[in-house]
Amino acid sequence: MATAFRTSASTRDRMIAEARALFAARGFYGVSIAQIAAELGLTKQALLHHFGTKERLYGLVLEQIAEELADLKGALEPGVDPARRLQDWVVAMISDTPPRIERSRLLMREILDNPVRAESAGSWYLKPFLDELVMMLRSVPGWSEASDAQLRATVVQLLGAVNYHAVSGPTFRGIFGAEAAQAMNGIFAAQLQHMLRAVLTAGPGA
Amino acid sequence: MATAFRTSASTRDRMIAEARALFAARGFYGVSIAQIAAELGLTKQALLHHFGTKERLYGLVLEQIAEELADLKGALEPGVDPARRLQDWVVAMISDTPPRIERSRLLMREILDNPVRAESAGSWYLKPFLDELVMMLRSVPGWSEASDAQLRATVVQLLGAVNYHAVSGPTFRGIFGAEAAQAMNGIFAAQLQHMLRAVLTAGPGA
DNA sequence: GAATCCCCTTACCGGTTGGTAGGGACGTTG
DNA sequence: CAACGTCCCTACCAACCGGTAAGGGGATTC
Repeated sequence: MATAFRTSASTRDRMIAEARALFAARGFYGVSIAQIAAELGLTKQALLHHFGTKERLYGLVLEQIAEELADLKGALEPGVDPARRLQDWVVAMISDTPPRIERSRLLMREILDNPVRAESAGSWYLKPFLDELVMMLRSVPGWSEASDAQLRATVVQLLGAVNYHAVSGPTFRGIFGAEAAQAMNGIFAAQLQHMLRAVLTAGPGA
Repeated sequence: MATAFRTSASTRDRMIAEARALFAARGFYGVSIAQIAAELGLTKQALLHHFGTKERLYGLVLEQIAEELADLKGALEPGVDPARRLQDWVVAMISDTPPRIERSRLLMREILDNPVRAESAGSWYLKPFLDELVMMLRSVPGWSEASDAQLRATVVQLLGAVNYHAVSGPTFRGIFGAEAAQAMNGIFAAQLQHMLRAVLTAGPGA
């Protein structure tokens, strides 16, 4: 009972990957399961066969992203200086690969839509990840006595700065032109680390 | 020909205001014109009579927001210290009023959806506003010789941090609970100014 | 070779979408 | 009082939505 379904797992993965791309591009309400299926050369019933409902498919996409975030933080060696770890994490979050951009877009959309969509379960995918960031920040010298609210506000700020870049890329390409956007891209990683360093060394605010 | 339509203009404004609230909460695809109309005690044909299409109504909401942004930057007196002006602007952007939160959410949604939706005209609303911010940043001591890309990257970073707060409020309320979210709210303005000061005094990055 | 299971199909469902057609209530203007 | 324009209504449309029902092709299993 543990054999077979070689290609089937692959098809399932292709479905989730395509759903991830389309949900990231157009949002949950902006894509129909028929459109996702059409992109794969299938009918929507093939999708419904595997996932039952559109919500469940979307949930699996979020689950995949949550796993990626967990892997991403696990890849950071835990021994070193915590400020350095935060910096490494930022670097790891910034690669401009398509899956990474989709991830940022989906997270942003999830944050926007979650209070509205019925099954709010999706948001809990984010919580452990946020808690981990807060813990990381607390172990930075000078931040150990900051309040939870302060730490969380700083983490949210940092997340905003990191994700906004990936999300706004295409729009700013439209506004400023392709080469200007690419120049911004090249600078952004250094700029972001610069900001991170400034914030961390300044310590928590009033 | 310049008289009459007293109540009509008011109805139109109510329609736009309601559309703004719902588009901000659920996104363009997440709301139907019938739902907007129902919220006003009208039928969708009343909306279609005034605006013709859903896209046009959405466009008018964006236009209203663009005007607000223009007013907002105009309200800052141009004489004073530019770093202080940026700080004032951040404060003005952060008030937690419903129209302001709707504005942030709509801008975020626009940035996410715009590359997809056909009429990309919406993003041009943002350009003068961004240019103004870049100019403001350039006149801050220590930033005058930074490249356009550097300035833009910093502005985008700043916008991300500012907007992410308003946008993520409801979701983080769901994750951390109401009181924790409120505590974050109270801290955020000071925290953001703190970050801004740290970044500005540190000067442009490598 | 019959039974079984997996994967995906066609056919169909009730409900909702954005948008059109046309009419009626009401106030203003000749 | 008739004509007209504004504003909003009911009625209707084709298209699409997510989801159900049922069946067929093909490989695996006995």
